Amino acid sequence: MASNKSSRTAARGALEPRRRPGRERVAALLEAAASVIAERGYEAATMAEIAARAGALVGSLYHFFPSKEALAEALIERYRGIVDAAFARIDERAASMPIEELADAFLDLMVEVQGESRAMVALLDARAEWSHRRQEFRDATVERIARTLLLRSPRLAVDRARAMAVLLLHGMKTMKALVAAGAEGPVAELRHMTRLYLMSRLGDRA
Amino acid sequence: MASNKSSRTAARGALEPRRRPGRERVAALLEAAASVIAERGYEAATMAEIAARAGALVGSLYHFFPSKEALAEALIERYRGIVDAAFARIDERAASMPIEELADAFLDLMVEVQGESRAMVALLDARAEWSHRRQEFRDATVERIARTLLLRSPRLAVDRARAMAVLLLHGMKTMKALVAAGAEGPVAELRHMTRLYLMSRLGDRA
Amino acid sequence: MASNKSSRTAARGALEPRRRPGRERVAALLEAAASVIAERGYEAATMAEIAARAGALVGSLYHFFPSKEALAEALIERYRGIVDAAFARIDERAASMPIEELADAFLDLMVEVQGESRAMVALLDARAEWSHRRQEFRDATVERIARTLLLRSPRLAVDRARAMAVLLLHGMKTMKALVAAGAEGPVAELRHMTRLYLMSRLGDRA
Amino acid sequence: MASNKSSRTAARGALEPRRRPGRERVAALLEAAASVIAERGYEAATMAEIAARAGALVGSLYHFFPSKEALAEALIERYRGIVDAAFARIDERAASMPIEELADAFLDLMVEVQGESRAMVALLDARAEWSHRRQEFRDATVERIARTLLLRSPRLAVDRARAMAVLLLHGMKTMKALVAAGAEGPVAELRHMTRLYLMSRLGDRA
DNA sequence: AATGAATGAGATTTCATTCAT
DNA sequence: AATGAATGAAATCTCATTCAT
Repeated sequence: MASNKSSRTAARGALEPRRRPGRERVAALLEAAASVIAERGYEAATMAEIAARAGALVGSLYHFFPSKEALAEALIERYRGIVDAAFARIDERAASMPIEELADAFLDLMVEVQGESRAMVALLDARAEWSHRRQEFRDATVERIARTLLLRSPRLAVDRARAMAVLLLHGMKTMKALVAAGAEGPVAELRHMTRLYLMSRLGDRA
Repeated sequence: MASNKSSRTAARGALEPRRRPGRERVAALLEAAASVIAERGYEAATMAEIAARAGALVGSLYHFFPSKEALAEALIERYRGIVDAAFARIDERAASMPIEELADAFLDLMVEVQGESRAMVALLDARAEWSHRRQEFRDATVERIARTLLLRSPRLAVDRARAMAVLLLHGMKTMKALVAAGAEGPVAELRHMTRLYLMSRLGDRA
Repeated sequence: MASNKSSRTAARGALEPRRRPGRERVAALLEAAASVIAERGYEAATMAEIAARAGALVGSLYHFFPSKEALAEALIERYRGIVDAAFARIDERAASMPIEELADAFLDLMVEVQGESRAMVALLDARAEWSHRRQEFRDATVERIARTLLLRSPRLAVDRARAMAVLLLHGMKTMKALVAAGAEGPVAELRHMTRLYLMSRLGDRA
Repeated sequence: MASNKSSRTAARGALEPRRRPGRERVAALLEAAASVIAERGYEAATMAEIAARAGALVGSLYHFFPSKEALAEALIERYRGIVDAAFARIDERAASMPIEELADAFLDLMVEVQGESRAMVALLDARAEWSHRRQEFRDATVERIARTLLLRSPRLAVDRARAMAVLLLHGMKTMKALVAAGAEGPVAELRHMTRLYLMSRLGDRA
């Protein structure tokens, strides 16, 4: 009986495994999901391939993640943690850092979380209308960037900080794409542009 | 991702009809394709929906475009023309224009071609591994932007111009997305950043 | 790309075939659907088996009926016609018929439409919460029965006629089940009970 | 309908736990099974949901009931007891009761066992080809009804009593459905019809 | 006794493409 | 040129049951 549209299970989120083998399995599944989604994009990634890459069967994948959406959300949750940690590291030095370094710190963030970030961008780019959660993640990330900006320049208007954050997030995604494509020239230009921009907005004389 | 059978015919490009009724049909089909792809993205757009929106049937669609990819190529061809024309208009005034205006001219280009540009971005964003032609289109667009830059600042190194063009193309796509989302604050920031950047690179003291 | 939950096509009803081969195919598919659903019930009937029994492939089945629900609705539409016709035949003679015959006419109606009726009962019995249309069909059938009752006994209160119709519909389904099970004794009892009941409610001395 | 592997264990019936905690667990599981089956029907009820509703896990469920069918049988066993007791209560007064009251007693039986009866009907309705045991239950219930009829009217032919019992069982299920739907008019009609019928068959002049 | 992860066949649905008419 | 039916592989998701711990 595979018809149940109004499924009972599909509504809940990811299952939290109680035993060790389960936790390992879940880790492997998330790893596999990240890599397949990074390679193919969210839409084109198939549950079968994800399961196979984790050495599991679809049934197992669905045991822990009741839908493809739930899997994406679990990944996003993980990214949220990673991103928060990365910004926390920037925050520690944000007040004392030269603006040029701050610009680089933003751009390099995506490169640092290397293995993860391609899937993260893929998820970030997936159409907003398909998932509330993805939109939330984008919003939360923007808010997180704005927080760092305000930490560095408390006099900044909050709206301005948010607008800048939106732009910087785009810049970070661009960075990711350029690095992935091995485009060194454009990467250097992006660094230059971002520095100019931040200096103009955060610089002491601005 | 359906069966992808033998595909003998799929190699040839789009058919160019000689007679009027045919040309009108083709125009309607392209229009429909642009609108469906804009709404759903290239992958998610289905040939059936495209045909339906043009008041035609799949058979008709395949009569003129032997494959989905061929249809995309025809659209791209059309965009190539549109983009060329738009840059030609910029070129006319590029030499005499203040740099700030040039920056705006770039960013507004995507907004001007409004109806077309969403599908255009969808096509532009397609992953390289999925389509040679789409990659070509991106490259050609980059080249076109670089040409305009060189026209304005003949002393610019060609490599530098290309790197800048890549970045500007990203900026134009960002602009499109921000305008579509109605994000006025970020749009203003993007204009500011792009001006700073172009002034730094094309300014007389650069 | 099989994911599209919010499908575009699944919303519409059954497709009306334009060409003869299509019409024949659709007839065969409906025939097959009726027979499989009759055998297994709606839930347990699979689209694959229905298609196979019509000598078609699932794809073909979905070409004409965009979902299992749509297929069920098409069958119901057909039954609506059959039931209406059967009641129309009863109506012609209802005024002049002895009440005993009227009772038999009701009960035999399900037996007459033999080939169809098992699937019809299966559909009628499918849980109401699963389909608005199935509920509608049941309501319409009740209304149809009530109409015949009122034709025979115009002095009957409408509410009473409806309540009786609900009961008679249950009786007709019981009849179908008993005939299918070959239970002759109970069939005779059902006829007796239904006659008593109708005589009591419609009889001139009632 | 899943894999149905080798099923070595599925042949044995339900395990009867000797210790208290086990008995409580079993009671909770049966309770849960009844409620889920009542809500969704036998086919659509899943072992996982039944277990979850009892605060248990599938493993636990399978510990006591080696298969879904065994679970159904255990429920049926319980219903057999309930039904027997209910008829025993009727039997006590059957000889002296007016026929009208007897008719009501039959019909109200399903309403009295309220909480249980929905799952019971679901189990009673299962198709013969799907389950031997469920068929047996129906037969036993028919036999039980016939016994009560014979108690009341010893002169009744046994075959006639059985045929009547089949019909009365249908009537009881109809009653259940009508009460659940809150259809008061039809309930009154059903009472009327059943009284007429029993008076005709059991009445002193019959 | 209890747990909960694993299994895998099978269900519904989608869609690019072909082809006879 | 146009039509629209046919194809069938592939995707997502379900679930009864098993079994190591």
